[in-house]
Amino acid sequence: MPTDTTQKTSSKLATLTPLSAKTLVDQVVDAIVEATAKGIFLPGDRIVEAEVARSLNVSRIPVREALRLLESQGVVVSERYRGMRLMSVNIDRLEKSLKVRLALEKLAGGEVINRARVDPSVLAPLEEVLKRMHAAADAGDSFQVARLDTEFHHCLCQLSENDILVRAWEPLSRQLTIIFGLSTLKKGVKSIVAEHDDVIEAIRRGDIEAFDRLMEVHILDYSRAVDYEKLVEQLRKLESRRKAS
Amino acid sequence: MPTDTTQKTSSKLATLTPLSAKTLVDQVVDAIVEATAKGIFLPGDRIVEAEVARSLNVSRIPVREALRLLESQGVVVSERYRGMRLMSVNIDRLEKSLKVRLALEKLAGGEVINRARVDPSVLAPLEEVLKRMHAAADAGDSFQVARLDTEFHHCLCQLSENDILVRAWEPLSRQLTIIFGLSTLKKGVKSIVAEHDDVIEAIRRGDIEAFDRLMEVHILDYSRAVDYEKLVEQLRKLESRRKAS
DNA sequence: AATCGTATTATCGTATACAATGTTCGCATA
DNA sequence: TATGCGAACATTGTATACGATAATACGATT
Repeated sequence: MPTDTTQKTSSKLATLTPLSAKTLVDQVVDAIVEATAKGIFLPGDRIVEAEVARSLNVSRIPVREALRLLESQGVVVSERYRGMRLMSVNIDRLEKSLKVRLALEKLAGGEVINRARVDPSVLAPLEEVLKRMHAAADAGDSFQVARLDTEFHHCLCQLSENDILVRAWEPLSRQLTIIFGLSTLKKGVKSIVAEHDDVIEAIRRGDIEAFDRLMEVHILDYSRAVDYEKLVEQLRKLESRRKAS
Repeated sequence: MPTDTTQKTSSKLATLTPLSAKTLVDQVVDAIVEATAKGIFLPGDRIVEAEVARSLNVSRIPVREALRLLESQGVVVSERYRGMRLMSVNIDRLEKSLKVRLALEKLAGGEVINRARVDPSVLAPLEEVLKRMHAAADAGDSFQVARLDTEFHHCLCQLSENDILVRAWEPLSRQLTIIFGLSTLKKGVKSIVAEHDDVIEAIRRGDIEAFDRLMEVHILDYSRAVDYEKLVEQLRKLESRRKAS
């Protein structure tokens, strides 16, 4: 086998990327999520298996499995013989998601604080993300800031070293990505970055109370920070544009 | 539309079962979960699509989708071209699950307490479950007590009226079902039932602090209540018995 | 005898095809 | 004109079939 030779040469194996070999299903999942983030699919839209399959040049099977996976994560809802549709967005649902997310991240934060007390260097990944966030904010790249915002919280969960927590968190994150995909925030990027600074500072100090308090503001305020009217307006605009075609 | 007429007549619609019309996939999911609970599949076992399909008299497609759903819930893990295997059990994983579950149920409890303050009758479903639990304990049916235990906590989550919370909770419950499927608890059924009495009492009083404290003991103690050695022994016994056949 | 290469087999990944069901539109009728 | 019925269509649900990959067993070579 030719692969043998390549494997023999790999003395610094640890640094190599884990050789994705992603299955089609995963790719389809990513494609759908990306499409939702870009507003190609809008909340409440029907998602037709055959259409997706055609546009991705795959058969319906991987698409079906991808959709079923997303269904189990609450991203799409299915009704027998009536197809899947992207979850609908409303402020009520948003707040519920944020509450659950807050509960999980509080748990994660507690664990991370405990770990950081023993060895502060475990916070390095968080600080790295934050550094990039500052850079993005300085460059005025608000899209990138939003991406790094998500990554910051994801990182926090991962640092808790509780993979089950991470697994529970990820679907919520995906849902929020969809909700926030098109939304513009009232809050400026600077205040968002500053909030993260405060959060990591609380972790460094090992101040659980302050951490919880900050997170409550930081997360739950999202629902108030969203410019909801602008979002709805934007949705309508996209919808009418599509009707024209 | 014919549905109009049915909807008109439905004054007591709420009591009707939601007309399942379950898809094959759901049935397969249930079958697999049940099999795991009964110990037909043991943690770490491989689950071969074709085998399951044959024994359920369906094609592989529904089985695949069912397995993928379970994968997204952490019940099985898949490796490309190497099939799925039931998640492995260890005390570490158990404690992680319980921590996450505790965080979610604390959140749920807070919401329920708030609702109960306004209208105590919302607790009726919980009390109903508890009543049945008492009956089962009196009858010495420990299996039924375990089932109702799960139902109690599920009910608590549902009463929070946060469906996203419920959706995050359910996979954890499934995992624990598998872990506890064969395990015998050191704790007697009576003390388990008594703990639930205490919990609901705290909710009635609206005492969030007491609720949190009780739940911490009630949930996290599980990992200590499990007779782990006995569990391992039982697993070995089942394994050797299977080898014989 | 041990190790490597190769063929076989078991199993998964995907595609195509058909069956079952819901939706929609047109038509007849009151 | 409004309502009820039915057929054509669209879409999902499931089955069968084939290709791709990894695990395994066996023989060749050192």
